[in-house]
Amino acid sequence: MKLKDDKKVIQIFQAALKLVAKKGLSGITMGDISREAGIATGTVYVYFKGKDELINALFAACRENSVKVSFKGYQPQMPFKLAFKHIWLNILRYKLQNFEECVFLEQCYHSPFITTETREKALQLSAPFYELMMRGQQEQLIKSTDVGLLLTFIIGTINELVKQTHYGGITLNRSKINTSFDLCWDGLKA
Amino acid sequence: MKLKDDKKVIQIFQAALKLVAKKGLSGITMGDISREAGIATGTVYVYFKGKDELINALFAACRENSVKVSFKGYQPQMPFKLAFKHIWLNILRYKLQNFEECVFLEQCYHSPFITTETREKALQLSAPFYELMMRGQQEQLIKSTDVGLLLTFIIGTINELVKQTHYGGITLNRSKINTSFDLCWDGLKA
Amino acid sequence: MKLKDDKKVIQIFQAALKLVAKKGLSGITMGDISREAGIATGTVYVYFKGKDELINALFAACRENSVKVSFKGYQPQMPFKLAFKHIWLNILRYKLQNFEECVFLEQCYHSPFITTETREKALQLSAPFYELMMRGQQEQLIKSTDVGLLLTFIIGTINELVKQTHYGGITLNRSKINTSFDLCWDGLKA
Amino acid sequence: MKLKDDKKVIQIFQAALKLVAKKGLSGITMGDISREAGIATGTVYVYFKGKDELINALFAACRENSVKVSFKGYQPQMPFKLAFKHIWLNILRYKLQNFEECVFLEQCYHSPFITTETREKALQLSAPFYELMMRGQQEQLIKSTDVGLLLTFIIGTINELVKQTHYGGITLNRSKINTSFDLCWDGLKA
DNA sequence: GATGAATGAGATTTCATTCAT
DNA sequence: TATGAATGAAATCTCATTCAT
Repeated sequence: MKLKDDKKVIQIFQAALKLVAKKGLSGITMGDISREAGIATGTVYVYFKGKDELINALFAACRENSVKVSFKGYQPQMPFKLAFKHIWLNILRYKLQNFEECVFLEQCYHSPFITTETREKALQLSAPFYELMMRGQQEQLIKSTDVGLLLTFIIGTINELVKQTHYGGITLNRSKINTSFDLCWDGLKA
Repeated sequence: MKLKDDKKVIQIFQAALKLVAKKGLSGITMGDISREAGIATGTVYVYFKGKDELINALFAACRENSVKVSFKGYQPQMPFKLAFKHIWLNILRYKLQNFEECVFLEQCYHSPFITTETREKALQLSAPFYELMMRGQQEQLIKSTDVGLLLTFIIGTINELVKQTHYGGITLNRSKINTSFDLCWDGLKA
Repeated sequence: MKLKDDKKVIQIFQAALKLVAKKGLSGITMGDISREAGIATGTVYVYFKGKDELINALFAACRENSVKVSFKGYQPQMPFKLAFKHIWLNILRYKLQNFEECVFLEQCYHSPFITTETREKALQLSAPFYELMMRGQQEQLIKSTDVGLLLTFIIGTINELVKQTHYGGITLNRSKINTSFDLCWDGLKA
Repeated sequence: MKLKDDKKVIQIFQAALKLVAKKGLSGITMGDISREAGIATGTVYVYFKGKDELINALFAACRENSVKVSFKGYQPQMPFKLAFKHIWLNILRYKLQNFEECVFLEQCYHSPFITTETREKALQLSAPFYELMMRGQQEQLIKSTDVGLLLTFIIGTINELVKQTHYGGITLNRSKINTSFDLCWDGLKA
């Protein structure tokens, strides 16, 4: 990926995200992406060696962004439940506001585009979440079971909530958000 | 006279599921499917008008199957928590054992293949789950909040658990299954 | 071509003619023909070795029929102009009433289906027309020029008339038919 | 930057015409056309959305060309018979020299390719011919009957003449051309 | 003989990528 | 670098023909 024009990379990424959310990973072509991005097909190849590289780069960027956003404003000295809710809301907000990224990440999971290398790098980014949960366990506020299980539980909850919200199954408001958090917290708490 | 062979449809479905799980919805071709199913490419078109129709039909079949299996062995006279756990385990077992179907359903959601008609039919199949939750609320065993929210919570939990299990993040055993159920139930209970 | 069921051959021929008139020679398939004929695809192959043979057989049948019909009621002792008009009307009537056959014959002319053998046999059937024109020349009623040229002139006239009639460019009636004949006769007469 | 090349369209058209004349409309494939045109199959799709569009565009182009050529050198102040013969010869020459176009136009008439829209546009191009005949009628040189009928007579004559010439039934020379014109004119004249 | 499902070669079309400008 | 026409391999789909019943 050359660095001639960062704006173009962003245009390409946004075009790809928009199209994947609309038509799925299986439904997009390089032509679609370039058209949506407002540039020529050939130009995409100036920035990415090919479709695979583009998808992998976008996957990595989304993954990174999602983690960064999740911990925004997190202060380790905050009481645990407050900190947890802060992050929980960060994640929820991120997923709602960047739904396209979430869809993309999910679609990528089973695609032949993502290399194992990309996949592993993504996994490593989960470390801060593990640490957070372990802190909660040390403070005996949440169940002392397998941390992976707990994280799975939390993420699954949020994911489905976001999905249902976007597909109109649920209309979120402040009250429902709090209820959802309570469902999650009541499940977790020791 | 040769008659249309129901077994062929099943062969085609299974081939498609296997390939989607392995290579993603974007990675399968009609050629792949027919080869995997052990029939000629043209034969697939005897049973389905085209790729779209095939995918939609498979989607509907999977969706139907998942609901049918979930309620297997459910007796309305069972005490609620028992009944709920029975179904919860049914769903978990189904998703673990038919992971390919789950991946397929998920991949389809954002694909250009699934028509709104198919999507709506799928939605209607959720009715029994809504009824179950409402029973739990009437018996004042679970939180009296939006049922859609509760279902979302439950399904999200299971989905992520299955996903993590399959990708090696988690190695499930009886104890972890029970823990996961407890996380879910503790969240739900009134 | 086996002789098990003459009715089937006729059904197949009529189906083919109807479809060629509607969709052109390039637009018909063996499947279309059998469906239109109300029989199974495989059955067509009981009567014809393949598509080529079917088309060639139909071509020959149409060609033969057209000649036979043209001379119906022709009495050599009739005065020439009367005889000529009789045949001219026969041809016109035939082409109007069997428009599908005409379209078919015309479409076949440039198709790769018709073998040179079939083509030559068709040519031989023109002999009676040549003889008729030569009689007119002997009686010094029509121009004594190349007979092929005269026939070409006559047939071309009728063909285009039929075509225009069928495509709505012209609405034929007795008066217009007579006018058309006059155009032709005035051109021919010595 | 490479720009769309008008020459390519012409190459494609010529390739298609050549092949239709040789193998009929039913015998040509996009592959054949691109090969004959000396370009890649995919390139044809840069210029035409599909086979249908290609055929329709070629049909329109031929139709337009035929009319334009017919009136080449026509001066309204020429005496009618001279003008008429001039145009008659133009048409004959055009059809002889562009036999491929004629075959193509004829084959298209009953094909499923030509849309009604294309067909109607073609019809409108006949207007100048109608005007010419009406002039002849006003000058009382030709029969005052339905103009459509007269045109049909003229075109039919030429068409069949060209066809027979190409299929070896007739070997044209200056004398035969004049004879043919006389056949036509004697038929028309008042 | 009649049927229509099955076949696979071949047709149409798409699309990632290259290349000339 | 930017462009978009050109490419051709591969995908989707069609269809003449065969074959099992």
